[in-house]
Amino acid sequence: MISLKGILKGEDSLDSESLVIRQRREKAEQLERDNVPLYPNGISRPEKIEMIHTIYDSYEEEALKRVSHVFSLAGRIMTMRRFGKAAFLHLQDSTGQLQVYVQREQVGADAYIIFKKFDIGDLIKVTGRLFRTKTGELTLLADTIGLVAKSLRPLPEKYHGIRDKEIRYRQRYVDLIMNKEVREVFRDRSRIIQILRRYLSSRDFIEVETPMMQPIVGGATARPFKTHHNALDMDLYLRIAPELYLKRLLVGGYERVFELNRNFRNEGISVQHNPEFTMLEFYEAYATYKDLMSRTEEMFSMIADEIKGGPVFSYQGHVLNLSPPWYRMTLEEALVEIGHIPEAELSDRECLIDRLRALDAPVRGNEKIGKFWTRLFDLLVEPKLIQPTFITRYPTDVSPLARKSQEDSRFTDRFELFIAGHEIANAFSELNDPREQRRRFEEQIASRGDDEEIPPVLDKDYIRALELGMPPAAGEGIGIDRLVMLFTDAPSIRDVILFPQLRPES
RNA sequence: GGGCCGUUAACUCAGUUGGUAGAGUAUCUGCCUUUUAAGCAGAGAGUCACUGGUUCGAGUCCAGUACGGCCUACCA
Repeated sequence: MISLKGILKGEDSLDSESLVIRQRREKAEQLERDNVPLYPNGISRPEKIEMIHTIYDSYEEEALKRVSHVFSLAGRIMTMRRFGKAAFLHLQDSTGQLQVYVQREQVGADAYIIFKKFDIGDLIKVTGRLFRTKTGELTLLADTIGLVAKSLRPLPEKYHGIRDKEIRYRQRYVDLIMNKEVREVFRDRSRIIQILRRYLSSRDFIEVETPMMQPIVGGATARPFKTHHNALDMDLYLRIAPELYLKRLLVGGYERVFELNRNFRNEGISVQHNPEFTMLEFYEAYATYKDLMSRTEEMFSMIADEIKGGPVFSYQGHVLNLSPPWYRMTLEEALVEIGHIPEAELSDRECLIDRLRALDAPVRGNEKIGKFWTRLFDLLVEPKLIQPTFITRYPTDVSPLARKSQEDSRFTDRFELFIAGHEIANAFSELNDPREQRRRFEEQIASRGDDEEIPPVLDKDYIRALELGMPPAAGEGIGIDRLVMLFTDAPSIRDVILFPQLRPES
């Protein structure tokens, strides 16, 4: 019977209740009437399917017969082939799948009647011994079988699985149940983050947490999300970068700090951009941007070894080689050699504007020359930087927090790292002269367009901190999502973020 | 923000020139104790994304809206 209560309450508002769901509900209610708890508590921790494969995949039938151990497993029914008095099913736990053979004779008539009410998608527990079927598949012959949690919704089709990207992103739980590769991507993401934490911690970096809600937007240029604190009656911004807080900690005396957490930018969404994204920022006193190049090579090599088994692997059809040392090139060299811009034009504003306009890039005309360079770089060079490449010598006017180069004050001691046409990291020797930092901030505010989204406020407290003296240091930011894309061969940032931002369902 | 494409059963997809809505999987019933995209027989299942228009008649043609995808723009 259909639950009258359910209809009256208008339950299941996510979906018009389909026949399949109604039937499952009825079956569940039937089980409940037969005193089978649908969501029992106190299930003892099961053994892992992966362990069974690791040990017993190589066992022949005769060897398996001598294994007296009774295994206890739990997981989700992924497929089922029923006969009259027996059935085969595949059980999936977090580590893998194993076939289970349920015979009425073996589990008993009463248990088998209950088992007949089980569906694909249900979470169950089984105990039993291993054997091999006629076709040689390692299989557990069930002695007992019981319900762990009833599934009231059907799973997607067993053969084609789930393809609709909208469902995959919105209902990631379904995507994860159905797609092993997706489960592996997020496992790799976790491993990559662990490798980075391990690397930094073992080199005496301490992990810190600085404000995500900031009264003044700083550390990068981007539109922030705005919120309001009621009790303090003040506007706050979700951070676009933790940089200025982390450097306050260098002033405070920590010489190596890092933060690995979310930033928020109120900009467009694309295959490379999500409004909230994960950034690793680390700062090291008595180091320069050159030291950070080595660190970056070292960290990425560790990840490549552990995730890919070595420095050579492919990403979206490109064969990448992360063996150090990586290419190094100044921004000017890249523009001339890869962007094919004649060197003489690099200092000619009009020529650069013409080139940008020819590429359909919007130009206001009053930008700093460095801005023209980076725009041209983004259009002409970045997509061509497939192998890991450090681009150095960024103009001072586009690097307001970076230290000027000793040889030439028009440039900073800074690099950006590009791999597979993506910007992966940005690093520089830190500007620690409070007088110059104030001038750069003032300059930045003065030249800022009339973008009302970005409040033109000078962070006086940061200047005050620098005035106490910050040791010479270098810092780096690494976009974790893009890094994970690289090592999981993911074409879109949505494939490496569990719950990417989407419009609400209508 | 702009362009292109998509939206049909729970899932994967067909749907002819505009003429009563289709398949496979899944589900339900029956048979079936070594199957594995099990098999056999039968059954049920749809607001064709939504709104409007053209038409005797619209899943199909037109317009708009919503959501998604890809490209593009914005984005140190």
